[in-house]
Amino acid sequence: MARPREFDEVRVREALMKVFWEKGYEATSMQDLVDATGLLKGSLYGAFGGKQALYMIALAHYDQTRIQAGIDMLTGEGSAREKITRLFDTVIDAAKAGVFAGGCLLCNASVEMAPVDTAVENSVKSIIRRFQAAVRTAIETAVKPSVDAAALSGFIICAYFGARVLAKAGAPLQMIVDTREQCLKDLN
Amino acid sequence: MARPREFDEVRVREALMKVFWEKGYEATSMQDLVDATGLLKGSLYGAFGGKQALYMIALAHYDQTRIQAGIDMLTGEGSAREKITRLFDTVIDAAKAGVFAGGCLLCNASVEMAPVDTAVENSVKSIIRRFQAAVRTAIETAVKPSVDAAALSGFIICAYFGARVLAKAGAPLQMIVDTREQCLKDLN
DNA sequence: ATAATTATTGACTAATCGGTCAATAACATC
DNA sequence: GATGTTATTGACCGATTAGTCAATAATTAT
Repeated sequence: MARPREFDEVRVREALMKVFWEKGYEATSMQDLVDATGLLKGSLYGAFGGKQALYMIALAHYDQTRIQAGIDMLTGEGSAREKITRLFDTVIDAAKAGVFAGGCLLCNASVEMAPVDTAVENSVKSIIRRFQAAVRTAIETAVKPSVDAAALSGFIICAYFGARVLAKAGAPLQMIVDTREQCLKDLN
Repeated sequence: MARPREFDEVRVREALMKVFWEKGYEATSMQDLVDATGLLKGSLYGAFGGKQALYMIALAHYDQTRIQAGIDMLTGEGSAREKITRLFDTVIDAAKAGVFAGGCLLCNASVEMAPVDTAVENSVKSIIRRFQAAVRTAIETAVKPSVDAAALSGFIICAYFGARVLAKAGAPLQMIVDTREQCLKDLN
């Protein structure tokens, strides 16, 4: 009993995400989001809310697609070594391709928004928790019972975040390769 | 044979640095810098240049003070284990104090500015190189000859950056403690 | 068909953005 | 003390910012 929306909501969420992913929150203007989504400003406000709300939607979409894909990989088939290798190779491959400068939106949000926006902070912390749990699941059957899988998973997440930052800074990829290899050693 | 500057240049650099450190580049306005330095806009432009130039000055000042202090610690007295412990405890202590939300300006610059500003990228890469070299110097006498100190230092830098991001996100400090302990184990 | 409801549209706002500039002030040199 | 040079000042600029809103359009329920 009302006028239906004319846009594909998933497509809009994807477009919002890509802009915030690549440019960050502050460097993104509403006009950027208008251009990327094809919706007019009034529609964006009417359907989703203001800039902060759009950012939250973008972050949630990143979680549901990219992060979840990583978690699925970690909890799916394969050995722990294969999974950790893939985790870091994702970073290396993205850096090698080099076209998209976004890095990891979760990492970007951690640095830019989490310290100044409690909603983002809570979301980021929750995603990190799930991410770490997936790493733990991936490794805990592979490591000796004497090693603390929870601690090791926290360490691997930390190394992963560091790799994302180094890659974004344009640091030598060898550093990320070295990090990957060290993490693999630490699985023994 | 001209009017002398009325401000203490070091104090101004310190003030500029603190604003960019805490807020990032985009979220900082020229007015913020005017308020923090006590100089008027025209003076800032006249003495240093525009916003981007001010950011470069802030980054250089961070390098000359905070980063250099870390490098001095790493290349000074003490065992490798003590130095690596201190490196991560700096992050943990800053997070525990919790008043200043800046994290690490080098890390922030890597995420926000390096991908979109080649001057920042070059500066960041250069600082990372020096930082890694200091870590290498700190560890290479401590590790067995069979381990690659260069690779291990790259890995430790990576873990350090990750720790900075996790701390800024408000993630459990236990993750950083776990990372510290794992790095110490890897020294053996 | 009419009414009710919601989506789309684009003009509009006040505030802020980074940056400029002419006037004035303070110094060193002569 | 006059001159040359640079620093300081604050008003000013056009552009852009996030956000609003009344008018119009498109749909469903009656």
